[in-house]
Amino acid sequence: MKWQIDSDRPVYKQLIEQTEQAIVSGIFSPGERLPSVRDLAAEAGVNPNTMQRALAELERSGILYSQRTSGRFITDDEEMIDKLRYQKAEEDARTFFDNMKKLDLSADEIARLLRAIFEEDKDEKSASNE
Amino acid sequence: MKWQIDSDRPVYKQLIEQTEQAIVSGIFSPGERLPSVRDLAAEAGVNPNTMQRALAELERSGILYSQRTSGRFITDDEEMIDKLRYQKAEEDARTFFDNMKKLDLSADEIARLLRAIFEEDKDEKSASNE
DNA sequence: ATTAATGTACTATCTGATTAATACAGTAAT
DNA sequence: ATTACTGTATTAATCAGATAGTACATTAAT
Repeated sequence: MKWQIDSDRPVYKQLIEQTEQAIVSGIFSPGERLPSVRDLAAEAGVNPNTMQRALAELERSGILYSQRTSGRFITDDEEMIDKLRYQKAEEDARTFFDNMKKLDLSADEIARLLRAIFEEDKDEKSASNE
Repeated sequence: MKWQIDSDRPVYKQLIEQTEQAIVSGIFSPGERLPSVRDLAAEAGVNPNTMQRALAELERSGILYSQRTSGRFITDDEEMIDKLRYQKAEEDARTFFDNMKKLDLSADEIARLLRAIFEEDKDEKSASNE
């Protein structure tokens, strides 16, 4: 998995978010074993302590669990994962909608904007496919 | 103007964002004089230095200018303000769209989600109006 | 039994952001 | 001239987050 860490926000929070995203988007499968803390930290280019902190929080939320010496695993509970996925989508949508309200964009303007971005994305895809 | 500062991200960046938002959404009008650094800082509940830092950055971008002793003002350039408004909307929309892609939501699912939130918002409005 | 890998814990240090407390320079109003 | 308000600058202290380095206990593999 590839990590995108910037210096705008606490690194451990970015690690939490991106790990959650990797889980809900299927980059990590239910029940799958994760690389070790040290390996993950090296992969992400952060200190092992920081990665440990992020993983510990993900455990508290139940999406991960660790077995003392054999490693750390994604939960088997697929329903929990799907719930998380929808919860994140809803959160993102609400944030987006709030932002648009603050910028005084009408529903029409929002729709037009999104459509433009959607088309643009389709074009990129078809361009890279040939 | 009301400020919403949390501890998730650098305060001065939140001040920049919220000031920009206040400008593009018309809470501050073109050419209008801002309260003094000290007053704004008190209003937002932050240290004057932090507010000063945020305002200084907004000046570098041209959206504000200060007159040494008479105060600080919003730019008169309405086109610049409108450009900023659209730029922020586009940025938000792109971020939202990227998030949705990462969560593997289809265009239909995105549309359904937004519609739901939009309806919910309409309901809140009409409820508070009577 | 030994080795290597795991998660976990601890302490010290460093850095950036924030706060705090002043101070200075310019100008408008009196 | 004096007063009161501007923006601006400086220095020190504080705090959270991140890093660095090391250590320990447990278990699977050899």
